[in-house]
Amino acid sequence: MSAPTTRRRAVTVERLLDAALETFADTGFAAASVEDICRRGGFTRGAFYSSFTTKHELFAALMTRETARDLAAAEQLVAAVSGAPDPLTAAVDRVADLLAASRTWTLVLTEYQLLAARDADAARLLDRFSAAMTTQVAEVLTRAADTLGTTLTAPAADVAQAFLALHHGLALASASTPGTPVGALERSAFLALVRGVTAPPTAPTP
Amino acid sequence: MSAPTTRRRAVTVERLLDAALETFADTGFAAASVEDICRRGGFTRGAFYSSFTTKHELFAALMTRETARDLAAAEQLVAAVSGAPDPLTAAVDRVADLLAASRTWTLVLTEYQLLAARDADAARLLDRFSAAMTTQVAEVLTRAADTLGTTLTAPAADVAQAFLALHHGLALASASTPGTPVGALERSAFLALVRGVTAPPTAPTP
DNA sequence: TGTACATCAGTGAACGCGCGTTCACTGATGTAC
DNA sequence: TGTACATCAGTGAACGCGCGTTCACTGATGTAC
Repeated sequence: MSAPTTRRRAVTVERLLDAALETFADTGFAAASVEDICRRGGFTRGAFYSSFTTKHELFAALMTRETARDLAAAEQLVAAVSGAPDPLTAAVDRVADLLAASRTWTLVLTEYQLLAARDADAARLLDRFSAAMTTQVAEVLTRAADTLGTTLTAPAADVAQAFLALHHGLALASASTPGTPVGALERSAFLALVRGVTAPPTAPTP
Repeated sequence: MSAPTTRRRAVTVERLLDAALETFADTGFAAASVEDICRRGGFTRGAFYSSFTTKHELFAALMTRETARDLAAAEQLVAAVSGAPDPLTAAVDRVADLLAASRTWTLVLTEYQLLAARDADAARLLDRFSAAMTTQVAEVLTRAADTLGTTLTAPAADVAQAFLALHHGLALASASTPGTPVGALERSAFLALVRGVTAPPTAPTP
């Protein structure tokens, strides 16, 4: 990948990534043909091979772009939560909003998790992203707890991992059984988890 | 499918399903060729087409067989938990054990969830199984809470769904980033969730 | 129990299609004067 | 600003491979006497 040579090329790559995101969500990674992706983006197959060497590389580029967006959003969230009146609930709500993103992203991320289970390169990339995401969420939780004068009874990183796993499990379940909005369920499950890992305030904040 | 005509045929079907389970876990559903599955089972492709009409049908048969096994195990679990001294913790441990099953099953179930997101027939089958599994887990939780004299502060079915989602999220994350055993994390996340949805005993049991 | 026959499970060659990948080309983008 | 040229992005035809699916066949399993 590295830096694209031309502005035109950069635009093409973006359009191909957009097309890939939708195609992978619709069809799955293995079943999606290069031609499907290119047609959706308004190109012929040659355009693809002019910017990428393989479908795997395209998927890696897609994940890099999308997860960068997620992480940026999470970073803003850290700041937003720090001053809120009820920061833990606010944090839970905001994390839920952030993650709820879309069915498309849930499907594509899951597809990449399955790929990572079979491909060492994909596993490395996913691992890096997961670690970064866990750190961000842990940061949100820690700040929220601090503001509240509450302590977490488990390591913040563990709690964050549990949150992310719970979210992904619920999102995946609802993605595959449509007509099941899990928003309310997710929110109360998150709050229950928070309740389960917080001690009451040791001393009321002044 | 229905009842197989012959004993020999039944054996062949079982061997094909075994082979499919491993092949789907290794390669994924879309990328797995009928030939891969047959070779692994020690057959040629004709054998497959003599018992199944399509790869989708094979996957459905596989899910039916595997989920029946899971449900039977869950049923035994309901009975086992009812008499335990600390039934909630026992329930959590046993549910964890039951689900921990194997990486293989996590991958194949996830593969089917993705299929269900795109295929109405698969969605129906998965929905039926998920509902049954949720019911069983809810039953375990309810009985455990009863024995303990504790009450759940949320509908048992919701709690069960959250449990299943949390487990699946953690299992998937660890399946795609190997070297990360989540056993301990899973157990404490489960217990935190339990803590978050139980009220202290209203009256100590005699 | 043993033989003769019928059924049916699994074989393996054959087919055609769609896919990933390559490559000589054309036309668009950008540069030098 | 306008023209002439060079570079490079994207085209589309071509290739060969592997896959799903079919089908005439063989040999194993089961049945009737």
